[in-house]
Order: sequence, then structure tokens, then C-alpha cells
Amino acid sequence: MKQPILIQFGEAVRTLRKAQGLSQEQLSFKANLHRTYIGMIERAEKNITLINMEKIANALNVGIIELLKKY
Amino acid sequence: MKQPILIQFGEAVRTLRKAQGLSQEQLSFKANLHRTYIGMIERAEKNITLINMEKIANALNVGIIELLKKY
DNA sequence: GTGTGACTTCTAGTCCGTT
DNA sequence: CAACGGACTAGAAGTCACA
Repeated sequence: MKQPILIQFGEAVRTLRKAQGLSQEQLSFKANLHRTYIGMIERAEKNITLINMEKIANALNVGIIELLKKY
Repeated sequence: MKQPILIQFGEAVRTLRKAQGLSQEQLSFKANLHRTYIGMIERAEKNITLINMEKIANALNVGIIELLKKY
């Protein structure tokens, strides 16, 4: 489970999260997802669903598109 | 399971599919997914994962972003 | 050609902890 | 604070028969 698109998404999340000075824990709280799950997404270990992509994007105050830009 | 973003995605798939004169059957073949599954996505009955979004986008010769444009 | 319900298998996603 | 592990539950993936 390390498909390029998942890596792209995970890296975008990590980059934006750090740029906003948030910990995985804080982001997981804002997104209503579990702490460990955010880590798995950033490491491209899980094939995320559309609704959770949206939750994370919202928590980061960006559109989903921002998280897939480079791809 | 009828969240707006899923509806947006499903409608975009249906619109693009029809614009290219494809049946659900033909698209499912190109995307390597089951016929009925494509229908469920178009009807927003499934919370699709990122990898399957990519498969469908590829089969339609567009980027994933095109399928989330309006959103 | 498409929609629907029912179904099984597999993985997304949670929760506990330890490094 | 983040990575990683095992065990678990919810829900997506994937298929089918029939309308």
C-alpha cells in the first residue's frame, strides 16, 4: 500500500500540517479522526476514503484539490 | 451515505462518462472495476477510496481534480 | 443498460499500549 | 511528538441474481 497518489496525499497533509504548527494529535482532533490514523495517512499506509479526505482538508482549511495538486 | 462530496463526485463521473459515449459497463471495464460498482459510485452510495478514484479518473482520461472541480 | 438488495471478503479506521 | 504493534469493529470492495 504505497501507491504514488497516496504518497502525494500524505506528504501534502504533513507539509500543510507542519506549516500550520500542528501536531498529528491536534490535527486528528480537528478532523475528528484518530491520532494514529493521521500518521498512517501521512506515511501512505492506508487507502483513504473521500469523506475522510474532506475532513482532513477542512481541518487544514484547504480544499481537497490542494492535497492533490502535484499529482 | 449521500454526502455532498460523494454526490459531486458521482455526478462528475456520470457526466464525463456520458460525454464520452460510454456505458457503465464499458467504463467499468476500462477502470478494472465491477459494473455495478460504477453505478453505486455515480449514485453516491459508496464512500470511494482514493485509489479507486484514480482508476476511474484514468479510465475517463482526466485528473482526479476534474472530478472534484465544482466542489 | 442500469438499479437494487443481499451477501462475503478484505481493509479502513479505532483503541490500547510501547519504543 | 511520532512510529509502530496487536487486536478489534465498522464499513468499503467486490460479486451476483433479478427486476
